[in-house]
Amino acid sequence: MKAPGPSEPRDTRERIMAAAERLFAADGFDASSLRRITLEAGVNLAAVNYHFRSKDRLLREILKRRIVPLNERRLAMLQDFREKSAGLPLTIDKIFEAFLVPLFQKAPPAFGTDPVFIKMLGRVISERPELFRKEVKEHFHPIQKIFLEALREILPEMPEKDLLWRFQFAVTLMIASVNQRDRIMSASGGICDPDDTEDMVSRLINFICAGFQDRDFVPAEMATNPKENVVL
Amino acid sequence: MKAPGPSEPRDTRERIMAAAERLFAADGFDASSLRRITLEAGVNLAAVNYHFRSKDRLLREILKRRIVPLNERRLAMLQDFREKSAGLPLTIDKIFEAFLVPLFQKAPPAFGTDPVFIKMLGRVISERPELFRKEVKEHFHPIQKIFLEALREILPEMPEKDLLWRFQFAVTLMIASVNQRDRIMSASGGICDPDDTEDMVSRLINFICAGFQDRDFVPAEMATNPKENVVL
DNA sequence: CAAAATTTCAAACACTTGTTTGAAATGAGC
DNA sequence: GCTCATTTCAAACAAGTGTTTGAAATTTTG
Repeated sequence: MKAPGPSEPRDTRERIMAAAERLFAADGFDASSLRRITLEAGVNLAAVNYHFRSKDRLLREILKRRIVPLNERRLAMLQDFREKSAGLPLTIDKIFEAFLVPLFQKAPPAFGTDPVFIKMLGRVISERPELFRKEVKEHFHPIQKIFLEALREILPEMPEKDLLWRFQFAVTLMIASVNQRDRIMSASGGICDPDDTEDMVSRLINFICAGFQDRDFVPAEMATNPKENVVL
Repeated sequence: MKAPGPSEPRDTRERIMAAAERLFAADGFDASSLRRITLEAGVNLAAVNYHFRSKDRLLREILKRRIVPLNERRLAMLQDFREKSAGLPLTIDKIFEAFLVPLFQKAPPAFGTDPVFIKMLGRVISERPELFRKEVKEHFHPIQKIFLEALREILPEMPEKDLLWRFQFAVTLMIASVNQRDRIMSASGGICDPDDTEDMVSRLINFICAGFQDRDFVPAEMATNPKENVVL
């Protein structure tokens, strides 16, 4: 007689989630059949529906388990930077570092984030946005709010709209960068190596911070790219 | 007796391509069945295999027809800016304007680019990268080379690796921005309106240009984001 | 150990997918 | 008019999908 709720993980659950995560990341959600997943996990086909009730819920379960520790680590990192800065305001670099770095960190197989997970995230976000709108609202929006507030502290004069747009660009680029590693590799003739994670993240943070600070909180009309030149 | 090669378009081909493009953009490649496509196009199911031989080739056909005029327009715009600048070197803004704006321009239904196409492009790139690696190599790499050379002219001292990485970020962000319009809308609480294309493209260009010029051609160690702080 | 709940497994189910088939309809050329 | 290639169409095909079933194996409990 066991508690039926969150229930015993046993080995099967674990192996299914690991295999599914790997395959979803590599081939996408639709393209990864339950038969391949269970084969790779070394378990019976029916085990997925027994342990997770459906393929959709399997995906949701994977998401939930990764997202929570990811966001915890982001907050911890932000807090850590706050303490180290000794009262001084944070820099934009630090804020985005706390936001980005945990995404790319290697983690123990079962918990925490993982490069495999974030690649999966990128794929599934564009392939099946409706499947975890709920998870995004529940877990990503609160975190986003916290980081936006941190940015707002440093950039009190930037119009809300600019702040939000630039943050959206940052998030979009962050997700897509993971997703498109292969493309980057081949498009650059092999010179850019997306597997050198540290280098890539560092460059990514620089790029984002620069874009974010562009003509800070200054009205648009005197920029290097005046509107009337954008013929559209 | 008709020429069998490129063959008469007739109406059917056109309607299939239009419907497919629309559905691929909205739901992705795998999720758009030939039955839905042909239903929406008002043609028989077998027409796809008759006119295009397979679903994959249908996609390739759509790609080919859009990409060529898109790149022509990019080059024309770049050339236009060159002529208008009267011998002066181009600005980064102008280069990226010529690179980005044609992607977002509304075009006549059959030819040219179209917001629907570029959304489709974004989706399929992440869903089925292998399906048009060939097309990317054939049509995107040459264009990329030209724009990289234009950038190189203005930034002769920037290390090759930096130039390439930043350009890859720009391309990645460009593609993903189209793909993730819905997410941007909801994540910003409705404040950012991705349907205001002109505003979005203008902001995108600003963001990219700023990121691109970040601590220009200067060795990495003295930036605002020193490497030793990126704990990874 | 025996009883009961949990987990595994092979098989089948109902359904959708892209593709093929072969006959009917349509068009053009003479 | 007839002929012949092109195009359409309903039907079927083979293969793959997520899911369900019900009995066997296993583990937990008393």
